[in-house]
Amino acid sequence: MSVFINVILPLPLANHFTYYVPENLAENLQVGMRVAVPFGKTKVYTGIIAKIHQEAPQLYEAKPIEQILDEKPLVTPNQLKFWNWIAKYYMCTEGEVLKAALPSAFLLESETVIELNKKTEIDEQKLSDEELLIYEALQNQSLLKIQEVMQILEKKSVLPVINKLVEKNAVIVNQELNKQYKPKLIRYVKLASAYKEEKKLNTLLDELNRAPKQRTVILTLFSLQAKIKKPIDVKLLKKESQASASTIKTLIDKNILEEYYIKQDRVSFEGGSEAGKIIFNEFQQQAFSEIKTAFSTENVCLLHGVTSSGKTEIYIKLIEEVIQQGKQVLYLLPEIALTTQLITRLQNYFGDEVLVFHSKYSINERVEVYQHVLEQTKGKIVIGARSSIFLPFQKLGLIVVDEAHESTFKQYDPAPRYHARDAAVVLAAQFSGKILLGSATPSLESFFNAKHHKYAYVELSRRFGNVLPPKIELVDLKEKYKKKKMTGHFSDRLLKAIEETLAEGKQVILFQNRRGFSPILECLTCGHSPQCPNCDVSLTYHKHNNSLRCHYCGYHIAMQLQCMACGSSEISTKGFGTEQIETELKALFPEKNIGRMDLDTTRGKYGYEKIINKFEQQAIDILVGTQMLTKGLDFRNVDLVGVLNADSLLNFPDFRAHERSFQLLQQVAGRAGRTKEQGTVLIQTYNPHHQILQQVSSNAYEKMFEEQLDDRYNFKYPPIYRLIKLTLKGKDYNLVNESSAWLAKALRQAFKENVLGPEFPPVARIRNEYYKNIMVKIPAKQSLGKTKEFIEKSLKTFNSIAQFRKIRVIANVDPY
DNA sequence: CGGAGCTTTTCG
DNA sequence: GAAAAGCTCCGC
Repeated sequence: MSVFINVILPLPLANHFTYYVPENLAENLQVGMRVAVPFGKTKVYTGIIAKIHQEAPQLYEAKPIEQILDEKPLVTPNQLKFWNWIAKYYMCTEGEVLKAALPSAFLLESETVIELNKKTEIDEQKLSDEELLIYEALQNQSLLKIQEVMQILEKKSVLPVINKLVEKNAVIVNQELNKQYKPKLIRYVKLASAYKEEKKLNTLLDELNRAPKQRTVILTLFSLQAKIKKPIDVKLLKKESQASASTIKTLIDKNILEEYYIKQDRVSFEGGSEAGKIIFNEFQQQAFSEIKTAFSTENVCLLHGVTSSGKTEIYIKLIEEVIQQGKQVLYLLPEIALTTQLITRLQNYFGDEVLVFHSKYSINERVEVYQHVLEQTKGKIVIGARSSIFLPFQKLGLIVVDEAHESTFKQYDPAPRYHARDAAVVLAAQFSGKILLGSATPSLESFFNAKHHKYAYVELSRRFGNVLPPKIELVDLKEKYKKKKMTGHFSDRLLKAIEETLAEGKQVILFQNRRGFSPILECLTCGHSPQCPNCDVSLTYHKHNNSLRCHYCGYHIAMQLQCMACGSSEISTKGFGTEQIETELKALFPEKNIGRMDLDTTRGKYGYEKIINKFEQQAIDILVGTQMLTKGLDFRNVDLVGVLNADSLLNFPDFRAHERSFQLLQQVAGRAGRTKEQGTVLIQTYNPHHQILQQVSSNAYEKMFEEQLDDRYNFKYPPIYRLIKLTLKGKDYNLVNESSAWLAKALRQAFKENVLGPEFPPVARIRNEYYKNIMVKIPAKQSLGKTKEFIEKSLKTFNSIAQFRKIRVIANVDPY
């Protein structure tokens, strides 16, 4: 009987694809294995088997698969179920989920490349100009991708040119499989077995008397073996014997040493597990038992604990209990909160059981984490960023979502546009596991769910060691400017506080929610500021390379000294960022060390850690940074936190702006005075009477919640209503307008006044494409499934209109 | 009439 | 999403 399989391909296609499995391959076939399948005339993709059956398709003849890539399933049935939920809920395809869920090294795909045909001599005279260009490029570079050929020729249709080159026997076309996983191999050496006998060994050493360097290597190898009694790797031998690589190579070539390779784990953790005992204070103890009681009847629990109340200890205790039952634990954190501080703490407690998974890991490291989780060989505890919800858990007992209010848990682009916190709730339910959402400032959604008894709720309101909450003071910028009490962006109040804090030997953190230096350039004569030619934004000034850049498309030009519109040389900068604050500080406190932490200074795998370590060791007195310094960092010696301008946060055009400002400012404030003394927080603002700032300074979370919820109720926003945002984009301005108007009208027939827009977003053009948004608001009693069905139906009709097909529509469920 | 450049369709 | 097929336009 013939065997067929339905395959999920890593493409934005709604269907599964059916393939025929030749008899010799059909034997050990299981759902969840990877297969290499031909797709289209030339391409080969890696897909996942979703179903095995015997029904030959009626309408076409199934192609045979090329290869089975696994001996055991790489994807568990639970994962397939989870992918299906994500695809349905977030309105994307399972293929898109697959692409996000598997480390890319698992998804080999063929790419057409061309290379020189070395067998024939080519008369360059016979090549056309374009052909010659490619031919010459291949002299320097052995392989060219189609994309690269396009760049060289500066045009799109390159296939005819390539075909001509093939005809003339100048090049050959190949399918290259890229991104293959390679285990990390370490080179080891041992003495060849021929010299095991002592007699032979002595002869050897005598022989080597005339080659003293080689002799030293052999002797060092012996002493190392005696000392560590483990295989000796070449790197160590080289270092200890101070020999050159060629000396060792000679010994290997002479068959005196034998080399061999051992696969090394990239994700192993060095260092002992010094399980320091955790001692709870009475409040932690109480919260802990409340959580346990809650978990006996409920699956989701919200832990509302103020900063430095000791939430982490509670997590660790819970994790410990779960892994003792032999179950796995997932500890989810926003990317920027995944700090070494926290990881080392967990590793010191749980040792080798902790695995880390985040975006700065290489594709090979991710493969190893994936395999460990799948085979449960190691790592009962995974600590990771949002994409770690896709790991192949077998027995997931608990998920901890720390900083659960963070909006970065929502993936924005590309699809699947999932929210890791919400998806984690579903994931935990699949395993009948428990999930704990921890936050100092819960999102309105989570707190609302807790109030309505959808989630259990536990509060932890006392700071650890009874540290007093910081004193928060608002500084009125309007008044300070009027009275000429400002030096640059600093009020006299803030400057005095900085001086005092530094004089006491304490450290200062300054928060400015914008990176770069004086973002926008503005002409004082005509008011013109340089714009990006491809996007509707002003270019921002970057001091380090003296250039003007577009954040959206990467376009950049040199800094202008004269206005591009009127030629005036009176140009000033508008707005200010971390870089400018840093410069001002250096002038104000020349003898102090000033550090800066933002996207620009934390590039690279360890960029972030370097700055933090320096600050911890007090090599930095004042640290200026963006919101990345608000997350989960524990600095003991910080006494003062300054916010340079709170208004840019509050004035953000988004219905969550107020909630987010409150959360951010509370988090920033939490960095001050984490030990015995009471810290100070100074917030500079033009609106000291703004209700959110008042609530921040009086720590009034509940009041903020009630007020914001009122607003959300009045204006029909989450958590009262649900949202689906549809974004249309296209190169033709009029067509974007026309098509979005059509779609909005179609949706209004079903949802009436609950359709907003179409509206241009704040940046209406990016990379020469126009954008327009339509928002669908869904009342609590309206079925989410039915709503999505109707939207899908409308989109289908939309796509059947020929002229609209050039427009791409992106659906974003629960947008942030 | 044929090639170039763009749009539409298909992929199992 | 990528490549092939289909379609239109333009120059000869």
